[in-house]
Amino acid sequence: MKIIFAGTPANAAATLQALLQGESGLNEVVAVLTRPDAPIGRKRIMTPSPVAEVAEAAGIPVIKTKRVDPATIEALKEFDADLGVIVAYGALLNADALASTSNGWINIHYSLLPLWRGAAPVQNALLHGDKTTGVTVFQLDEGMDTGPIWLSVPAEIQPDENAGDLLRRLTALGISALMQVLPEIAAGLRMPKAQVIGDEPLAAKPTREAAKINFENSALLIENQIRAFNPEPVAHALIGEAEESFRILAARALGATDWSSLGDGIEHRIGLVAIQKNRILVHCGQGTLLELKEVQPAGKKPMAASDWARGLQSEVIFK
RNA sequence: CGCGGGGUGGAGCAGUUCGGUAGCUCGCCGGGCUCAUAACCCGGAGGUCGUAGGUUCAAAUCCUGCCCCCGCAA
Repeated sequence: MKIIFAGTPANAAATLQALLQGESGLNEVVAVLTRPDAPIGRKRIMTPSPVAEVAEAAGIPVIKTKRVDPATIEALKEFDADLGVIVAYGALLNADALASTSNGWINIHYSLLPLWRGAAPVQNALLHGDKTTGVTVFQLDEGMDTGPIWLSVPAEIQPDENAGDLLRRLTALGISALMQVLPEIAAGLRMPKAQVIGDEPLAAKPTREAAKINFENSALLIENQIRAFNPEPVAHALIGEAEESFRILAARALGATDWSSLGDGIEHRIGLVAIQKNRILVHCGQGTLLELKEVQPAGKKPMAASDWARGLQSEVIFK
């Protein structure tokens, strides 16, 4: 089949790479659609998307646009492709765009649809403490991840996994699912199965505000937040008089303590950092403790929480 | 020229205001104590203080240029 691939970030690039390596004459990527080069970092250097890099290295025609407008759709039709494959492209395709290939477009989505339809399925699964997630390959329709399903593959979420770890695993899983589905579509012997959509919440992209840690919450909730938001946008607290951002990259929730049983000398103060042997603990809501594992003070590189604590001069309370 | 923080043995920090012997908490190596230990005690190695100049009797510290890392904002 002649395939048009659409995608933007690193996991999409990995999928494209796999598609290229697995071509074997059956499938051929004839064009790639990705978002335009964007300014990256403090220096605002214009950088092509990871997908664009892979496509250009492979000598495949690349269309860079953030809107799939009529002109783009015409360009896509020129390739006379059999199927479109889309992974985290960053824009919705309308009916005309979906009709730009003879078999339409399929999407790799990183959850078990209809759960967590939307932009950020991995973050939301972790944020809500899900134990299981997976990948779904489905046929795109005009809705937000509402199309009929070709294949769902479940995956257990590991207790210490963050969003970056999980996405990497799901990307690999998505690639194998895609490889399984492509021949089926080519053969045309099977139809995808319609989703039964209930009142599942959508997986909205987390805002920076959502990444701000409130230590009034229980440690478990905060741990989920930290895992969900690493590597983006990274959970953070405020520290010191300047209220500088203090990023927490990894942490583990400990069980609740009955503080009243410990006597008068020990108090539970929300946000207080307590150093106990080589464990760095923060007092959280409902009497819980959060053990910090990896942190990043403003202006510093990420470091082990124990290293950070070694250099502390005085008591620290997070706000 | 968007705002800001930083570069000091392997790690995290102090020392810079006001120039004068390289400090703290760890790690590492060796020895001791111990049934044992991430605990404790003794000893040791390891640093051109990012870099290039300048001022000075003397620079981690003062002046100038440059390099690199990071947070915020976008």
